[in-house]
Amino acid sequence: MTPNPIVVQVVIDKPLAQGFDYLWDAEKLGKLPAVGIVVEVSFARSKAIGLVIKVSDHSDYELTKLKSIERLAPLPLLDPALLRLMNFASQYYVHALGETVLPSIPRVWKKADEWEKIPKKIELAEKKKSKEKGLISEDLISEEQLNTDQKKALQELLADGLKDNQFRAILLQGQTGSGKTAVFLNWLTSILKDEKAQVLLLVPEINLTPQLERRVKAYFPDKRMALLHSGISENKRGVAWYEAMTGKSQIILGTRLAALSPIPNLRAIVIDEEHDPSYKQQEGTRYSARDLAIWRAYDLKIPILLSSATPSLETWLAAQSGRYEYIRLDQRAQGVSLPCVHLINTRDPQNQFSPGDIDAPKQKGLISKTLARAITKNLEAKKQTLILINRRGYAPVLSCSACSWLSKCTQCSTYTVMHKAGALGKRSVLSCHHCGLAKPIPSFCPDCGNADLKSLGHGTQKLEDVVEEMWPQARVLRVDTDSSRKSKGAEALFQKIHDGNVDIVVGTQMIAKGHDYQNIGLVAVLDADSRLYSADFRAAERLFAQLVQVAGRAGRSGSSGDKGGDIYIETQYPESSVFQYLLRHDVDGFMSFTASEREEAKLPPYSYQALIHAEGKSIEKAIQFLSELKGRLKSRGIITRELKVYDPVPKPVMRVAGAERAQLLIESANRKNLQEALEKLDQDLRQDSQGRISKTSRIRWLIERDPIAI
DNA sequence: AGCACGCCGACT
DNA sequence: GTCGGCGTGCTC
Repeated sequence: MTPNPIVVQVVIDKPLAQGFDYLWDAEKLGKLPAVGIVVEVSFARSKAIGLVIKVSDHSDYELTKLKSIERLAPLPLLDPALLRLMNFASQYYVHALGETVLPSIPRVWKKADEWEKIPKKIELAEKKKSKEKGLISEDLISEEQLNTDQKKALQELLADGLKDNQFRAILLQGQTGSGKTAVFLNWLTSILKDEKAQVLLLVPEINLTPQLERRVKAYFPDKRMALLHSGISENKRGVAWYEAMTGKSQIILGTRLAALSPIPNLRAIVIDEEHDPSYKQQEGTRYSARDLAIWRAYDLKIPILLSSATPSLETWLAAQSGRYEYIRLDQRAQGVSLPCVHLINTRDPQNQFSPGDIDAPKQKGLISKTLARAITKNLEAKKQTLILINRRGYAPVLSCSACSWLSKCTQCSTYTVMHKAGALGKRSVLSCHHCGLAKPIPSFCPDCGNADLKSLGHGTQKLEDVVEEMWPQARVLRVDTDSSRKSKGAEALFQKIHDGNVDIVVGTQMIAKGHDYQNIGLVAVLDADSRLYSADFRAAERLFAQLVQVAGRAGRSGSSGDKGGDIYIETQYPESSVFQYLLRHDVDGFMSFTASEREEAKLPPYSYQALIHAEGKSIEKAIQFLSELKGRLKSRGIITRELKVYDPVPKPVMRVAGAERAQLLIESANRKNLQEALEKLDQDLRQDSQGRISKTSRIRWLIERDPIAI
């Protein structure tokens, strides 16, 4: 009798829901099988890297047809806790397990041909790192003096912290400049007293905050730190990931991808700027690193600290209700005062240039007279000016130039946006991204009859030219994602601003992220309205967060006694609640207001959402695909009273290489209900690609859970 | 996802 | 007559 074979199930990085069985030749591989081993297998006609997720002695597949495992990666096991997280993520985000796990493994570990060379590589990296260590200047390692607020916060954190093995979620809320970082770094100090303990520190975009990295290094000079973010070379990332996995690094500092890294002795998690939308992955498995980190902390029974000046509504409500612990830091560090917020009503002729003004630019209407004169004054005071503009590419809301009319959906609490001719038919339409309702564009304002209707937020591209025309003597710098993403680009640009080699900075919101500027006297926000009124119901929340952050930057000051900076916001709607709460620096007021608005409209976090994206050669085909899908959900009884499926909406903005896209919104007051529906829908769609419906159009589809932009 | 197989249209 | 379009099926 032949002994029972060893069969392992392996998942690979393909959109296939199942795993595949392989034979395990213990003698050849020199090891017994275990769940969590990374392997190389032959799959179809090529090789693939996979992960063992099951070990058994039989297979549902014909034994003689099974192939054997080729090779084993020189890695320790992906630990059970990490696999629990991966399983959860795969289920929750309705993505194949293999497609969730394997992308989280650095590329170097997925080149089987190089597995043998890896020990040498690690050795080399080790040597380099120990050399670097000596370079850290000692003067950075200074004990930061905590103010009374900070001390109190730290005590609160530590008081309960003595209870081990307990899940705690804590919101640390405090204005920019209140010293949140010092508080959580001190907290981590106590956790890291245990030689083995590891901590995970997540930041939104690390390439923008190298100063945090330096600060962490200064705090923990004798701890090893693993940096995990996409700006790091593949080799270095591979080593950092390995050091996290083996427990060699105690501090894992990184962006959202670090939330999925193996950290066997994880004892605490910190999420800095927890509200930041960049925690949401927007491709592959579209996970929220913040949500997964919370799940991970819950699963591991460890504390997680969420830090922000303007928490996400979800987190804020959890803290208000007592589900999360709530720690406030309201005292600003010494010498820092709040900036003064000015709202410029652009509809008021007094604020605009008139023909007689000698300083009027050729192109009027982009920068108001009031703002222009404030900037001139600021330049004369030898202070720097920051002009914030929006990222382009949003479908704009239509507005009336004479009254306060905005194109609102008649059925929903959201705004309808312009879709140019061709997207939904021959005519341009106003479309609601929530319910899918499309209406013709009115030629007159429905409220006042004015014929001059404008789309919000157009024309900021020309801003740079206008700025140069108006202040020819000023040194103007443009900072945007493109100019800074190129690895070290961002740091160099920020350095330029720091050194005072620039008078006016024109850029997107990113320039406000995580940087302290010493000499910014004025911040201008030009197209706030287009960000306030948008198809996306979260637009106001995001704008508010950004403005508060910007306000924090402008208010910062090196020398004590210096007055805070000024913020000028140009708007047609100065009475809007976002601006009114901002004027009073009232974060909680805004949150509470937004919460009641959402509750009334039954929008998240009072309901749960998912988007089905469809991409095809033409928008019609994508829409048709989603309509058919909706029809089938209906006929199969998946749409219940609790579960709402809206109509498909075209997405005119992102046209990727000839492909056109549409989306379908699914909403439910019940989380479980939505989860079940999505799972059924996923199965259904997978069958489709094997020939049930829409045979005519090849459509790429994707399910997105908890979308952050609609 | 890739990739092969296979069945119908316009072309050196 | 073929080349190649993509609809369909399969990968342990």
